[in-house]
Amino acid sequence: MGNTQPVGRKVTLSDIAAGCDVSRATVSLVLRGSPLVNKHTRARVEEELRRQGYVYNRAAANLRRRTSSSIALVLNDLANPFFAEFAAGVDEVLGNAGFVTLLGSTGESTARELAVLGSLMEHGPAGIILSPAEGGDAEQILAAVGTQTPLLLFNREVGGDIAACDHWDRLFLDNQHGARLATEHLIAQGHRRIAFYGGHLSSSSCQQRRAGYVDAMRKAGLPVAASWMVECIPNRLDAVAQCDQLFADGAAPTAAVCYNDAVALGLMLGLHKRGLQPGRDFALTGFDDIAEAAVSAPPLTTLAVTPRARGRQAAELILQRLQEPSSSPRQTIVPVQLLVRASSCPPHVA
Amino acid sequence: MGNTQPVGRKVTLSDIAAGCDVSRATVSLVLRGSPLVNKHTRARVEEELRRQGYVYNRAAANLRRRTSSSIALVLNDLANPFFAEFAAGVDEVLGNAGFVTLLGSTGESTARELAVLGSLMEHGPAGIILSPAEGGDAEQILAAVGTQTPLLLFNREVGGDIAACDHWDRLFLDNQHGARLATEHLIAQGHRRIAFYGGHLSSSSCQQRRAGYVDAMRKAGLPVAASWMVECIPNRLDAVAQCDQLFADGAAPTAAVCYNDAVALGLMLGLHKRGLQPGRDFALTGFDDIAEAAVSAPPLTTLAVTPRARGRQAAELILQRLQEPSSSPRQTIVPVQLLVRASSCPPHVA
DNA sequence: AGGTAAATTTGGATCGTTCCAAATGCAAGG
DNA sequence: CCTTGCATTTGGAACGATCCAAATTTACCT
Repeated sequence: MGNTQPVGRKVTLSDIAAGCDVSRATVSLVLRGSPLVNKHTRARVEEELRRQGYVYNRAAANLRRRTSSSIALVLNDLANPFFAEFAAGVDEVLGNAGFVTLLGSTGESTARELAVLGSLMEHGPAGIILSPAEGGDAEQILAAVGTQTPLLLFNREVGGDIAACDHWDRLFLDNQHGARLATEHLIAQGHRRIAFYGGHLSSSSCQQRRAGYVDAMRKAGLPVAASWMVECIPNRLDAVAQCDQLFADGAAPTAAVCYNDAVALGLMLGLHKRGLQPGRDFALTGFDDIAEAAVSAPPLTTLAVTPRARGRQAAELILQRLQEPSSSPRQTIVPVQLLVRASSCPPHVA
Repeated sequence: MGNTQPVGRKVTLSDIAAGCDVSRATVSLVLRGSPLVNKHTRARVEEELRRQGYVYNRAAANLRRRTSSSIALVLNDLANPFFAEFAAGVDEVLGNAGFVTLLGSTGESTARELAVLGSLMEHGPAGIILSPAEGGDAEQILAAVGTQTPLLLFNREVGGDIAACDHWDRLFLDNQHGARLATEHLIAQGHRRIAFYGGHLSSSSCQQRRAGYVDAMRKAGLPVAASWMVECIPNRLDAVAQCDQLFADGAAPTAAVCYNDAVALGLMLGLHKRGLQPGRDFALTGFDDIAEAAVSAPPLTTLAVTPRARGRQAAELILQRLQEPSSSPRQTIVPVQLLVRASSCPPHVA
């Protein structure tokens, strides 16, 4: 059931109480800044606290009070700068509110996600912020976290019986609208054969982005060839590898809306390998606006999602939920902003 | 003293005990997989645990056993991909060992660092992994964490009376050797006027990298002009801003060893603004090998530090320390590897 | 059947804090 | 001097687990 470590002798309330000849209860009152204790006693106690180097044992207090001062943050991919920024935002707000962040990263494995959730639950977090791994199952997650602990779903919907989890709060990006913006931009640049490149069809964010793309294409009266919808693992490596699929048959696209920035950057490399210069011979857009997007060659047109602000927002949402545990669940969809850079050139006339 | 949240009624040991008519002690034995309990009893208890949806309260157990199952991870900049990868590596190993990661990010503020450490200490972590904020003071940190909790210092030395903290373990990159490798490489390419660009002189890693640079220059019999040592905040923005300093007087350098990749990428932009093409008119190297380095224009010659592996290593070191609390403190210096890419061209002949 | 050893089970104290009802001290008023 | 009222202080029982010594049951021998 997991490892633990003995911990050296610690100074406790009783030590302080004994040290300045008052009861434990009084020391406890001092610690919590109660107005009931006499000014003079308080000074004496505080002096003794300093003298003995007392450190508060919040676990014991939480046990007695049946409270919690931690929030679990479970991410499918911490190494992704998008989630790293998100985590920084979460921790910033939680820290200010006096909560501590219990971190869990799942490396996009649903098995590990369940294990991590189980392990974190044993520490009794007051709430959970979860960016689920791809292909996760709502009921299994629900079984792992129970119905007592509020959960905020971030970034992705989970698979399975979602109805069972309709009391979860949700914070999503406006994927569909973002992809539509990108597609409309490419159309306005003059492209007619536009692909949607990358991502897993099984992920909700990919479906939404595809939907936005299809929307825009249809609204412009443009066709969508089957070979223009290319799946790949949403990282740079596989994005390079799948590049050739775009050019497999005759009506090759002249532009692509990519699932995200990592995929777009990978596609750039793939294009180079085919002798095409992205931003001149082929136009493309990303999603996320990771730091790299501004400095790639060419700089990448993409959708800004301000992950740090999202992290702050997620933390605030979960804190609000703790305030009003029984108000109806809230779904928040945050708008994204199109950043036009050099990668989304007009079509190249050969 | 921080916020807390009430937590719903939970199923406890006693509920299970009552539910299948055994004592709390027996249930506890079952939970810990003790061989003492009868096969049949165990089955009955396990069934009841499932039935009632019991979740283990590790805080209570830790209190009684005087143990801890968490490790604090305090980082000066989570949003930096280097540290994000590091954190992912740490969490991976800690999770496998049954520990949970308490996250704290300080945003490079020493005041916040002390506050975060104080808050985390109240949760009684078994150990601490700390990448200190710049300009921190050893004695203050020591006061915040006490002498009972083992601490692993990562990446940077702290200022102040280091002697007071010589029982801390340390894990550093071989900054000096890395910078020497980069400098020697530029010299081998034919450069003679080479600058060291970026970083804060107050940070130990910057000092070490400068030392490696100076070493290599001296060994090659090359001069180091004062104007070739340019300080800047180690991010892209300030790196762009300070670029002109390199060309302030006559003997402008033809190459630069940069403090890290962010600075190098910023310098590239700055060079562009001056009409210089990095990788052709000016050579430069970075440090870290962030993802971006491989795909910048030109791709950046840099030093690979494999942050995820460092994270795993840090976690392993702290776990080892928990095994043998009193063995003598260990300082680990990990080698770095030079990755030659296009940015470190030979000198341009105009 | 009786006795002993082994296998199981169990109450009660405990970890470090908070809660609560009750006790104490103190000054003013009659 | 004795109430009364207010400001302080305080024991002891929780919280949910674990430890330990002792109690109970079961198994095995003669």
